[in-house]
Amino acid sequence: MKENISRCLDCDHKQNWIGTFHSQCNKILRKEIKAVGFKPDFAIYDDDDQSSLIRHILKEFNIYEALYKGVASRIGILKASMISPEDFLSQGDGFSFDEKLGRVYLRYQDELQRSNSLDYDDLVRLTVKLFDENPKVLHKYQEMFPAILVDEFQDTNRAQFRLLQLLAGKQKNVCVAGDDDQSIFKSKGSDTGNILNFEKEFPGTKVIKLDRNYRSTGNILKVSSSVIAKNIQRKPKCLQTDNLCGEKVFYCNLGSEEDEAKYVSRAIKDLYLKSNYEYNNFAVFYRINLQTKTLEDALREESIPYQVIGGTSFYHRKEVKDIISYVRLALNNNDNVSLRRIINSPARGIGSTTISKIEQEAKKNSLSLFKTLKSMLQTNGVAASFKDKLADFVKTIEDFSSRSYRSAADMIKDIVEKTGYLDELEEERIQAILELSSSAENIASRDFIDRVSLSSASDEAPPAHAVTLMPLHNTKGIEFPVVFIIGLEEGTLPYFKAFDNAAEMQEERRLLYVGMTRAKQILSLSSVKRRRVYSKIQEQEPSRFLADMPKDCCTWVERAQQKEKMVASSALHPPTKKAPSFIVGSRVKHPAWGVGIVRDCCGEGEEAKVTVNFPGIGLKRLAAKLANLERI
DNA sequence: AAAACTCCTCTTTTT
DNA sequence: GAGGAGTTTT
Repeated sequence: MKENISRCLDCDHKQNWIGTFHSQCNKILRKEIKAVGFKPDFAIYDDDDQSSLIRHILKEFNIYEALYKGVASRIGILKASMISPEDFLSQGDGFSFDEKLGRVYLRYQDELQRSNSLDYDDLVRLTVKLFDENPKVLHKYQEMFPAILVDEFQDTNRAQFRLLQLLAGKQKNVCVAGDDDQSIFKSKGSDTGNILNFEKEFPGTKVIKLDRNYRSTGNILKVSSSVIAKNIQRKPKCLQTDNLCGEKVFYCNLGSEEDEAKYVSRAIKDLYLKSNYEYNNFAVFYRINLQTKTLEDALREESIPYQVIGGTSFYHRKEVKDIISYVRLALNNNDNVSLRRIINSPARGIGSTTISKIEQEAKKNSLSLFKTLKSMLQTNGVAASFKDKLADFVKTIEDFSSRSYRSAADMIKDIVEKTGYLDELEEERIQAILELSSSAENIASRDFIDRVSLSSASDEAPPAHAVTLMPLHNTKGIEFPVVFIIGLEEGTLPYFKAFDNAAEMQEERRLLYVGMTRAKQILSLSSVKRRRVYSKIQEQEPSRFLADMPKDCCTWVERAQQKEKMVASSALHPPTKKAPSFIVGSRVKHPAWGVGIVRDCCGEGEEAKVTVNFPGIGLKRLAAKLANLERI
């Protein structure tokens, strides 16, 4: 984003703050947080940390622990709406489950305070608090930002809106861009009311309707518009385009997941060989990450390069999180979640009994676990048999804290070495830690940790020569010439958890809409008759959303009989059965580029198109008739 | 406290 | 079907 903006603007982009709400707030709070009662070395808890803290509290409160997800989500929405635990408790009747929820919420905030830690919502919440309570500080930042622009405004929540209002001050020099049809994070507390109320909060707003679509073909626009039009709660709009109708939207119903994966990868291969598309012009979208597995197998089978975006992120891997927890604990000794995580990994003989003793003591004195541990050691509050182990642990952490490392990588190496973390670890996990370490070169530990918790999938560089695989949730703001959306079945898209909730069902529809509108030229949809759900094979019904698509804009294959018909490109181009006239992997000689290796070949005789990799020159796609290739 | 076993869950997720 | 978390066993 920064690069794009500095390319477009002829000014020093370093003066502009460009980033997410959370990273901007982090930047402000690292400087100013003392004013709202935290220390500047605060840790940032991600969703995993948040979950483990909530589970811990539920256990303590004797509430069925498996509820933690629902509890986390409720608390998240409360925080995003800036409702404090006290507010929430005072609304309740004192008996219902909400009462319990309120107490968990209260305890959760208390635990964060004691750990000197912030969750994502706190980053925004505390910045709002800071500005509310400190007019001078607010003024400083208002002066700093004479104008503010917010993109993807439909995904903002109440707290973020409040922050915007504060920063905008009297000048109200604000520009926001958003589309309620693309709101796919309502369940995370984002509030399209921010769009609807904008004109009220900022009187005199000039509204510009962006109803011209410059991206997609007429057919794609028509079909996707018909899908989204069925949502009840939306601002009606009518998008127009000057683009040609283009190819019809393709839909195909296939037998199994494997068929679908094969169908997608063959279609990609066909289009790649027969037209001017590069692999990075293709994207495959799906509802849930599980769906990548079959797809990856099929792509590999066809030797199509691909890159998976999203999914279980690298930073969420157990071993990576462990090491990061060490770094965090070293930077902020009060980080209880990190301490709980690593106090006995690798195993150092500190078991649950010992830990719960420390927990009890910490609760009694309302201190962090680490501080409690230290004072217990001093006052001989520990059995002699554990004392050495605990003292050892404290010493190790304090050693990490006090050392000044040249880079986060140095710190990680030291941690791994001193704790023996790699001993008895599988090769794959060792590799992950080495990768973590190399990504931490030349960056201070503090900055590294912030980057780990605040960076996003969209920060990743787009793949140079690979097909993109990503979940629909990640597709906002990007576009591809060719898009495949797979798994349009009841239960998959819409996802079954949305079945009994009208609001969530509309969100599923928006999800599909966002995905469809990423396509510039070719859009291919598919569904499957049978899908393996966990370990059972299930009969699948086609998605209800398919019924809302105008068939005159589509090529519709309800029942794919012969395999050859299942390839989308056979509808787009006449099928040519190919007998390769150049064998993949063989060597050929070109008059200008010399010797290369055939990577791909399609068509036969003079019609053949050959893809050859010439060392030092790169990939070339050649028509056999013209290229004058010599087999060697 | 470590090892073995059983159970459970299994969206998406900006940060 | 797999991986993680929790529980029981040694």
